[in-house]
Amino acid sequence: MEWKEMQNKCEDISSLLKHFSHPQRLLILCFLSDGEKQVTDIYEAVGLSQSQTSQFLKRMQAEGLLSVRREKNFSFYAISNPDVKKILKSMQKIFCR
Amino acid sequence: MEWKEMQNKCEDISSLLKHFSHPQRLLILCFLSDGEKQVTDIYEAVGLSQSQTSQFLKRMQAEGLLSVRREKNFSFYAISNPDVKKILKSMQKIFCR
DNA sequence: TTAATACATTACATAATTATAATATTAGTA
DNA sequence: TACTAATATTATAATTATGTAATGTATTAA
Repeated sequence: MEWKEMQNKCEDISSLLKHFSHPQRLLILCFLSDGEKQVTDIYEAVGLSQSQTSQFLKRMQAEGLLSVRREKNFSFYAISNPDVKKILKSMQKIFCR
Repeated sequence: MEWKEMQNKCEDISSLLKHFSHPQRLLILCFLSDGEKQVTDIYEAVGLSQSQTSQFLKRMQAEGLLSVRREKNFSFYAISNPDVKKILKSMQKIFCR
């Protein structure tokens, strides 16, 4: 790969990995890795406030990592970006054995 | 893995991945992935100022990602953390093919 | 219709990162 | 000795991220 292409890749990858660089936000992603979850379950699991969780979820959705599905007055968030899933699996391989 | 252990892992992993979440800093890591390099070569390759490059390198060294070797008045930086190498390889697999 | 639940939004304070400029150090060279 | 190259350090400004509190909205349940 040429250097210029590498630079572009690094821009993209780093902007994705930014979301992995906060402990509870990474935990959210891990928590979502076995399927969609509703907001209350998420913030209880990771130990963040409702507000901050909502803000994180919103941002990750806006940036294409997550999808939302609204049902009744619940919101179900799920990982929508296949690269996110791949990264989580890699991390698991590297750090969880 | 129990949840509590997961939380701890996420703390560690996220604090490592923070360094991957800035475009030129990630590029530095990529550049170092084929061996040690001196500072001037690094900042010319990635297009950062000398000062900022030095600061980034220092921080990554302080946090255990990199090693330095001083020879004459050159500093040679290299990746010293095996997890960093593994992560770079994973990223390459995911994003570079 | 009132209350409660689930979530979103807004505003704001604080803290951390990033960027920039200037100066310092160290080693080699004319 | 003076000069230059390579790197580090410091200070500080600008930007972005994080955390918190308060309020808003929609839906369901009493």
